[in-house]
Amino acid sequence: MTLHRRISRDLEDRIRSGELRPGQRIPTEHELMQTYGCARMTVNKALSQLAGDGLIERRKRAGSFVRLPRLDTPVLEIPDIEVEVTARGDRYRFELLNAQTRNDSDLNGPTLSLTGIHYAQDRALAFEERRISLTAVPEAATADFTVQSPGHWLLQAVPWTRVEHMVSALAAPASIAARLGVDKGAACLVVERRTWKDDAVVTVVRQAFDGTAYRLTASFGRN
Amino acid sequence: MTLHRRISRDLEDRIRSGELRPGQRIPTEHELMQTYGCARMTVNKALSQLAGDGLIERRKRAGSFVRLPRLDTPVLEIPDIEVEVTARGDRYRFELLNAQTRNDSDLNGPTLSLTGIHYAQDRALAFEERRISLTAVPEAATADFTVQSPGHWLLQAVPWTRVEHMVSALAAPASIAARLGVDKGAACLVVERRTWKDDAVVTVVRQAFDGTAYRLTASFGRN
DNA sequence: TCCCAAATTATGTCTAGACATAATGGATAA
DNA sequence: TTATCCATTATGTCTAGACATAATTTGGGA
Repeated sequence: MTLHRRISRDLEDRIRSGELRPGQRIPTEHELMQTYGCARMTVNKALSQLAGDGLIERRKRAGSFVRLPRLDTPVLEIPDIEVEVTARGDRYRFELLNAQTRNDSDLNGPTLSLTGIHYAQDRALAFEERRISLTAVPEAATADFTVQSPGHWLLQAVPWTRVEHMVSALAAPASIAARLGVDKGAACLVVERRTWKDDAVVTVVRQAFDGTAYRLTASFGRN
Repeated sequence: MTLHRRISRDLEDRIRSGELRPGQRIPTEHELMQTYGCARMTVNKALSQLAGDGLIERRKRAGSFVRLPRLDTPVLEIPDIEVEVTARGDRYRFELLNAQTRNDSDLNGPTLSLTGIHYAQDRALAFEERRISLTAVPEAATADFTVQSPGHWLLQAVPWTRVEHMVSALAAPASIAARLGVDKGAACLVVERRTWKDDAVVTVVRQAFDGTAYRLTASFGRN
C-alpha cells in the first residue's frame, strides 16, 4: 500500500469509527506530515482524495473538517425515512410490530428480525421488514426501536461501506395492504437494500411504500 | 481556472465530443507537459483526476486510454433497455408508435416527441414517452427510431453531463395497461429521467415498466 | 524457430522546496 | 466603539527533479 493511500485510509477509518465526528477538525497537513514523516504533497494528495470522496471538507486558513453524513449525494445511497419525513415538516413515527432474534443463514449468525411501519402525519407511508446481523452490530440487541426507527439508528451507529438496492413495483398483497391502509392490489414501490461493512452484511431491509405517497430520486453528474 | 483543471477539462471535452474515442490512446504525460509547458506532476494530477472519474484507464508502459462508456458504475446512471435485454440473451425490439415535432416550453424550443414500446422476447416490457430537444440534438430529427430505440441512440450520440431520476410506482391506467398487455390497475414501475448536457436539457423520458418483469438495481461503495 | 533476458517506456509515487490565495483574528486608526 | 488594515495560517497549486514498477519490445542465444 502506498503512503498517501495509507494516510487517507487511516483518516477514513477514524471518521467511520466515529473517533473523528462530523464537523470536527482533523489534523492539518503540517501535523500529518510530521506524524507520517513525509512531504506535504503526499499528505495533500491523501486529503484531496478524501475531499473528492466527500468525506471531508477543506477550508482555507481554517483547516479540514469531517463532513456531515452526506445528504446532498444521491438520495438512493441510503434514504433515511425519518429524516426525509421530518425534513419536509411532517410528523414522523415508527411503529414496531414485531422483534425477535433467530439464526439466519443469509446473514450467517444470530439475527434481529424486525417488522414495523413508518408513519408520516399518522398516515402509513411504508411497511418495513428488516434483519440486522447481531454479529456485525451487537449493540442492536439492546437498542430501543420504539423510540427511533431501526434505519435511523443504524445509519448513526454503523459505518457502512457498501450498499446495494433493488427497486421494483408490486401489487400490494392483503397482508401489506392492511398495514399500509391501502386497497389490496394497489401499486407499491418496493425497495430492497443490503448494507455491508467491509465483507460482512450489516442489515437487509425490504420496504414497501404506498406508491401514491412516495418516490425515489437520484441524480448524477456535476452541478 | 487552474492548470491541472484546464488540462483535464480539455481532455474531457475531447473525449465527450468523440474526438478521442473509447479504447483510443491519449497523449502521454510527457507529450502533455510539452503541450502545456508544465511539470509532469501537474499533468499527472489531471490524468489521475480523469482516471478517478472513470473517464480514462491508465496502464503502465502502455499509456492512458479512453474508457468504454461506464458499464460497471451504478446501473441507475442511465439504464439502456436495449443493452440490458440483449445482455441477458433476450430478443429486443422497439416499436415506435408516434413521432412528431412541436414546441415545448419545458425544453424551450423545437422538440421531437416520441412514444413507443420496448419488447423483450416479443413481450411488452415498457411503455415510453420521450421528448428530445432539437436545439441540443438536431441530428435527432433525421435519426430512424424504427431501427434502434431513441434511448440507445441518444446514449451513443450525445455526451451527457448530468442525469436526474425519479422512481415511483403506479397503478396502470387503461391507456398504459393496454400498451403493456397487463390488467388495468396492475403495478407499474415508473422511471422519469431528465438528461442534461451542460445547462441544456437533452431529453426527458417517462418509462412505465411492467412491475412483475422489471426492477432497477444500484450499488454504491467500494468493491 | 523459439524462448529468455535486457533495454525501453510510460505510469506511480515521492520529495523539498516555491509562491498564491483566502479567511481569520488581532492591532491600529477614525 | 467601530471600522479598517495587516500579519498569520492553512490550504491550493506548481516545479524539477528522483527512484520504483510494470509491461512491452528487442536482441541474442540455444
